[in-house]
Amino acid sequence: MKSRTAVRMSDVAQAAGVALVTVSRVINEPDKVAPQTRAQVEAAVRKLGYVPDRTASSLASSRSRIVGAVVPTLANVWFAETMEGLAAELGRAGYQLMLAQSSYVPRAEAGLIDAFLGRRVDALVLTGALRDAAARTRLRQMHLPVVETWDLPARPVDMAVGFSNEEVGEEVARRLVKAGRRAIAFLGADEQRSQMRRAGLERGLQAAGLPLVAAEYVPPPSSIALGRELMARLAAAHPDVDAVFCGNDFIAIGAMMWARTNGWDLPGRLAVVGFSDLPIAEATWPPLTTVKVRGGEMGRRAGAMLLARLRGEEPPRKVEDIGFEYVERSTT
Amino acid sequence: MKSRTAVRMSDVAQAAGVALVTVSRVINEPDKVAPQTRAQVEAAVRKLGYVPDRTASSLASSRSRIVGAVVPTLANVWFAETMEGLAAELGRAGYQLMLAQSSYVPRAEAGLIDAFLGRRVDALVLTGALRDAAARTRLRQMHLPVVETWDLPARPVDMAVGFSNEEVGEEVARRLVKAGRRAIAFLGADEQRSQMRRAGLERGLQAAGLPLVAAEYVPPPSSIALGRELMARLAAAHPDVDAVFCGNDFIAIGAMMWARTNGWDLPGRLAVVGFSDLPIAEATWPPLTTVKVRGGEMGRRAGAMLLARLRGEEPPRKVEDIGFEYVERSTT
DNA sequence: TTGAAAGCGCTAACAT
DNA sequence: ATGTTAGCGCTTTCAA
Repeated sequence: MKSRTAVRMSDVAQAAGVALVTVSRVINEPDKVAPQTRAQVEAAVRKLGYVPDRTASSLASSRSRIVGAVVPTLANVWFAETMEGLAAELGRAGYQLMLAQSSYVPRAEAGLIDAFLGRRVDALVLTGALRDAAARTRLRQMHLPVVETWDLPARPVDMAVGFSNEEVGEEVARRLVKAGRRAIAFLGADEQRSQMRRAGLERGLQAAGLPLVAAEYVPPPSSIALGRELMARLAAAHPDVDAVFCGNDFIAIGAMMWARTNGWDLPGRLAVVGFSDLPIAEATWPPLTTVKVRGGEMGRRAGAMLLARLRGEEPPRKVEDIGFEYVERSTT
Repeated sequence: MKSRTAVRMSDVAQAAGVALVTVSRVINEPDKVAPQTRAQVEAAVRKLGYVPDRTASSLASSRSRIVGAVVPTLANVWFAETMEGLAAELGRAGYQLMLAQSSYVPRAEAGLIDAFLGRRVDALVLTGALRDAAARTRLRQMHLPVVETWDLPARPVDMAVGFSNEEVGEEVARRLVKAGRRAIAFLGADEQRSQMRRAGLERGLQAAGLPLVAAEYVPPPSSIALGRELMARLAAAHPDVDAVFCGNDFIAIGAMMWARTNGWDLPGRLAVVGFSDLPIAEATWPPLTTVKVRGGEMGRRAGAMLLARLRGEEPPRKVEDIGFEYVERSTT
């Protein structure tokens, strides 16, 4: 089906009356060609509507100008924003983004990475720390630029930009305890980074001599409806709970809805803290206290780190802590 | 930097004691190889950790197994969901998704499409009807499978899956008029499909003998904050307005916030209708009446249509109307 | 500054 | 069922 009539570099060369290599140079290293020759070639390119076949150039140069990224899912704004920032950054340098979703299945990741390697991607962006040991060593051996995001692995495959999910939990614990809460629970998705936040919360509470009253989970992806369910379960098992830290804002909003429906006053009877600061967190009633993470910025930084590497430079830092911000609104 | 030590097909062939083509067959058409030979080859593949170079196979076969998609931005859930569905569908058939963002700049689209063509993508997914005439004819001449989404172009480039943005507007007009509203306005982003919804609203009002009281715009991307601003502008210019149709749910939520702040009772004094049904639309207070569009399903259908085409089949329909649903909640 | 020749790693006919 | 021979459209030496 592919038109055999595609214009090739040799066609352009012929039309411009130069050798094929010269056309290649005009495209890749224009300065190395005499202005006049270049003009001829450029004219021919325009006239014929030539679009270089990057599939061929990838093979010949073994540089694809493609960056592969693995996310659990695109349907979650926070990862989508990271990809938005990443794609924007990469696009400015002529790199393309190739995307794959692990659907929160940890073992799927290695396979997706393999597919990317088969595409000869120039670099890789991962969500969270890469678990698969074989894949880790493989990537390291290849010296492929890799950025892990949304986490701060102790020993990154290569580079990382993220924040400490544990610290998020600890900070929330400190805030809630300081606000006088004593029966604190966790509601979240049963997924790696969410668990890290729970662990942090637990540790923070321990430091204050408090137990984690309960932790309820749903399999990802989470939703408002699941948040409501989790809260219902929690309230049934622990009617004395006075604060919940939710793995993300959807769950938090679900918990808030349950509270409203069941006459639990917010924040009087129950404090709710979310995570990720969705745009609507400030529009809920009452406005939701949550932890803000700059997802888009994470993507942009990841892109910048990769581009530096691809230019042959060493990025200033191999691990960037982008931090997080506890945004106190009215549910605490 | 790329390791010259990459395992090639010839290495596998040698290790398995067969010809190179045989390895290729084991990978691409396993049934055409004797079970025993196949086993040998597969063993060698595993032993050497061979990953086929798809960049080379793309060049040789002129099929890349890549689908390119252009979205205005990934940061908007609705497009992200479409991409999620698309990637999921394509992934199951071994196709990869390559993504590019037009950032709502209409003229950027043609360039992004060119970049994809240079990558020799096997198919293309676009958001909205493709405006650029040159690009349209070019794609048609190439017989490249193309799906336009989020709209129902009268003359699609190739295939389409979406809904009529005008009809959405008309339906909202009918509902609001029926509910007794008489001073109806539109708030939206200054972007193609949003304008189509406004046009539909206007036409629907005309049919009822009513004028569109006002239409206020902001440049995309829109946000809750911008929605609030728009509503402020509208209220200042037309204090008598009794209903607003918003180009999307963020704007609608912004309008609601303005109303709450300024003591406009919802839906008594003002009716608000959103568009796209964000997950939080049902969690606002009062729950937001909006128009629901199944973004993920659109992506899945687009993927299915493309895959059919790529298999050489003709999809049952070239244009699929996925419809929309007016979800009446409590702001009307 | 420009060009000629030799691949990049695979698939597509065509044998055998 | 398996193998042989030519490329796919570029980039990369190296030479002029």
